[in-house]
Amino acid sequence: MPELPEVETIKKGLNKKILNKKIADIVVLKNKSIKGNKKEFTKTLKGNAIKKIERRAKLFICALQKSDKFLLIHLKMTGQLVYNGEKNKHTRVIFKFSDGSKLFFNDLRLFGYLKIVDIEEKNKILEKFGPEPLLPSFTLKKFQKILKGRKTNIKTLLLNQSLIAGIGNIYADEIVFEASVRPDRKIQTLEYKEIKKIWRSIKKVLAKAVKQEGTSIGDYIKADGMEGNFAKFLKVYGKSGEICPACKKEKIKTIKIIGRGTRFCSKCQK
DNA sequence: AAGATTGTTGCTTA
DNA sequence: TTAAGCAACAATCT
Repeated sequence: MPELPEVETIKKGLNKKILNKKIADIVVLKNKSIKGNKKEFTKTLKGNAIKKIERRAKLFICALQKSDKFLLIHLKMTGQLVYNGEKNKHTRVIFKFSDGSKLFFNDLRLFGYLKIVDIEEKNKILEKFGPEPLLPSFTLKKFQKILKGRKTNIKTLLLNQSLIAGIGNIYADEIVFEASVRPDRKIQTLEYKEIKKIWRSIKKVLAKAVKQEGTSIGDYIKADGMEGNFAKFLKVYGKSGEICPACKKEKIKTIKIIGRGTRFCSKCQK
């Protein structure tokens, strides 16, 4: 499940490898993986090169050398971008560069996509996202403002990309555990102290996950095909039924919040 | 063999 | 008008 730290890691990896390499050919093995006009997709990319890759929320934004348009890539749940790997049965798109190297877009469940957009469409998509939580401009004050008047629970809020960008199911669970707050706590019942702790935990958990290059549970791998290291720091995600690493007494419970599996310790999180 | 897995969209409801 | 909640999408694993 690529979330902010995973997308950030892949972005860094690709920026070291594929910038300004001429795309000699582009092979689309699965039409569904291309959103929008397929002909425009191939036409825009063939003979072109990616000038710079940026990240916003969980989305890659690739600026192109010979076009004002942009290539957007979303990995959704099972997408991978692997440089110089090998084609497999889940490979959907292959970028062939003129130096002989290749970039593979693999996506087992076919939810991810690649899409060419103009600058207007790009801006329209990007303006829907909430603030980037790791930027210094994401202050406690800003977070308080986002919470103000909300009737939902804290996990639902953390997952809402239009309120805060980049948090998914893994890090939402880890953040509220770190903050000792139950994932189903209603926003309106949170005290200032708890809000501050959640805000700090957002920064702390995401920054550490970026440093450890993401969580390789399921399908996520880095651009070089290697795994990220954050899985060994997980405290609740994937730990259902195990003893809580903090209190060492209570078992980690699983509940459902907006249809998502949600793990927490009922002793440590209030 | 049904149910769980999850990011986002789009719809319905309040 | 806006927010909240949920089904749908897809393929695999348990």
